[in-house]
Parts: sequence; C-alpha cells; structure tokens
Amino acid sequence: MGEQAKTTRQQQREATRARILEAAVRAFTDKGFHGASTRDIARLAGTNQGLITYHFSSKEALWRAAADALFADLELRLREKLENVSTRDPREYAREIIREYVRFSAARPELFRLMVDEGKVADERLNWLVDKHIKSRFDALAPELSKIAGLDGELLPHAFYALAGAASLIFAVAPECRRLTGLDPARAAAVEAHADFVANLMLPSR
Amino acid sequence: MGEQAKTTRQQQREATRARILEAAVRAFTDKGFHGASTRDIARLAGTNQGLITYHFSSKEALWRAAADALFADLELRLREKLENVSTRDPREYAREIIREYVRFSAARPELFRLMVDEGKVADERLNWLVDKHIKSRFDALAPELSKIAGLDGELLPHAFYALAGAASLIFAVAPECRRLTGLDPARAAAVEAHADFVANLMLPSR
DNA sequence: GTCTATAATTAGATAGAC
DNA sequence: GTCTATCTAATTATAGAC
Repeated sequence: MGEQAKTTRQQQREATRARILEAAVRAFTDKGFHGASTRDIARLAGTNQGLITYHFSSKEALWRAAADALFADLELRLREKLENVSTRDPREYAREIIREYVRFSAARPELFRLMVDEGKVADERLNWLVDKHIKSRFDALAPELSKIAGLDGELLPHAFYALAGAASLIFAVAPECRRLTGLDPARAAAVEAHADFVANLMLPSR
Repeated sequence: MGEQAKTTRQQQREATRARILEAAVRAFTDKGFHGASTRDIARLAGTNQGLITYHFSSKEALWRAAADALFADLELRLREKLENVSTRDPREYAREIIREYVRFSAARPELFRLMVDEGKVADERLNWLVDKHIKSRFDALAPELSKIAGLDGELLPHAFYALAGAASLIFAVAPECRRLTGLDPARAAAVEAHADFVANLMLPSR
C-alpha cells in the first residue's frame, strides 16, 4: 500500500504541476508577462495561488518553466520530423521542414506569441530566451537552410524573420483572422494550405 | 494679449496631449494593454496620472486614441506613396507598395506589436480594431494586390498574413534580432535590404 | 501536497487645491 | 490645465492550518 500511495501521490503532484504549467502557457501568451496574474493562472488550472509558489517558487520562475515547455514542444516536433523526412532531395527536404514548422505554429501558436511579446524589449527575460533557447537553434538550423535556398549570408536574418513571420502570424492572431476574413486558420485544411503557401514562398519548387 | 495667451494655452494643451499619446503608444505596444500602467505612461510623458484622466477620460479611451494615432500614421504613409509611385506597371507598382509597407513597419514597429497583442484574444478591443481600422483597409487593398499577384481568392488570407508577418516581424522584435544575429534591423541599409527581400518574396520581378 | 488568510505593493479612477 | 492626495480593488509573495 505504501508503494501504491506513494505512486498516486507522485502522479497527483505531476498532474497538478502540469495543469498549472499549461494554464501559465496560455495566460502568459494571451496577456503577456505583466498582464497575466498568478491568481488567474491558478483559477485556470483549477487550483489556488499558493500552489504556484509551492511548485514554481515565483511568477518569474513559472514563466521560465512555461517557456521551457513551449521550446520542448518545438524540439520534439522538429526532431521527429527530421528523423522521418521521406525525401533525400535537399530542397524538398527543406520545404518539408518549413511545412512542419507551419504545422507546429498552428498547433502551438503560443510560442510565436511569447517570442513577439518578449522580443520587443531588451530585458532579462529576452536575454534568457535568446541565450538558452534561440541562439543554439538558430546557429544549427539557419545556415543549412540558407545554403539550400542559395542565400547570401548577409540575408540570413532577413530570411529567418520573414519565414518566422510568414509561417506563424496567421495562427498567432487567429481570432483576428476569423473576424477579418471569415477563415478559421486552425482548421486542418487551412493549416495545410498555409504550409504549402509558405513553403512555395520561401522555396518555390522548380 | 488675450489672443496671445489663449493661443499659448491651446498650444500647451496640445503639446501635453501629444506627449501623453506618444508615451501611451510606446507603453501599450511594449508591455500590452494590461502591462502598461497609467502611472508609467504619465511618467514617460513627463507629467502626472491626473492629466491622463483630464485629456483622455480613461485608460481604455487612451488606448483607443493610441491605436487611432498608429493607423493615422499608416494611412498618411501609404496615401503619400500611392499618389507618388513612379511606375505604371501594375506589378512594379505593387512591389513598391510592399516596399513602402516594410519601411513603415521599420519606422513604426508599434503598429504590428499592437496588432499581435490584440489579435490573440477575441475581446472588445479586437472587435473595435478590426471594425474601425482593419476591415475597410483589407477590403480595399487586398483584392487589388492579390489580382496583381495572380492569386486564387481562397489564398487571400494566407497571402495577407504571410506578407504582414514577413514584412514586420524583424522590426517588431528588433531587440531580439540584435541579440540573436548582431544585425540592427532599424539601420537604413537593413530596412532597404528587408524591403527588397520581402518584395522579391511576394512578387518576384520577372 | 493542498489550500486559506494576509501582508506589502501597485493598479485605475476620482476629488479637490491652485 | 496641472498636479497631489486618496479611495477601492487587484497584484505577488508569504505564513501557517490541515
């Protein structure tokens, strides 16, 4: 019984922690760091404010854990894709990576929202994000893709941010898109249409 | 003397109002609606919180005035360009409009920041933005551009958000871009490079 | 582990002096 | 017009009951 109870308690702990974390991801990316309150996050998670301190120490630490979770989702998605691309043609390979990044942005618009929120102001949260999560991925992926695209090195930042914006914005502002155009970008057909559109934009098939 | 004093007072009033408004634009677009405090805005404007109520009634009304100011800037910029495009070739005309939109995004990254901030959540501020400022511009400009691009009508929303994201993101997250790539996107050479890059992306010259 | 109560700070809105 | 003082409500962090 001791083992059984111990496991159940551990599972309960992790479940609560996970609920708080997902609520934090939604709240921080909807309203920004300052706009999201720990009370709202606790209520969203179906618990109370005291538990946030217990599991995450502080609002700042909770925000970092939320960012970690989003980048872990991206890492998982891209790793799986990189291991299972069906083609060996470099250009079609790169096009498929771009499509998969678009699909990820549709499934997890929160990451782009967070990056725009935090990229605007040079502060400690931005430094932490760039140094811990972004720089290594940029240095690893961007040069390879720009080589496939036949891109001048000077243009790398321009291509990187053009791709990120073109791929993710429509999903990040899905409520606006719905009201403005009538299109729900989260629908599967719209996601695929956007994936093809962006892949053709950045790397037209020849 | 009466006339003189009256004019000075009126000028002082407008100057104070303008300082508060510009401070509000910066604060709201840096930290979001909830993250920006009226006290911070007053301090940024070099005045006090009471004057915000006097000139703008409420935080909500100040936010709407800030949004109005940003869209007025966009309107002015595009109107001037539309009246002075040097070519009559439709495709080159559209490319020049795109370039000018990129230049505007560099000069006023605040508009894109506001749109991403508010486009994420379906609330009254988003409805107000779409209905008052976005829908008429989208309906007027997008079909014409998509016709020039030879775009299927179904793809219009995809092209619209791809263009907006590709054109504006790099300037909206300029601090991130500087730390990540070393490039300052606000420099004139970088602005022109991005304008050309995005124009070539959306409408390759043939 | 979970939750309630509360302390210290800060928020937007308001009243009133000058 | 401008500014200070203050009200009510909300914020994060903390202490402690169970």
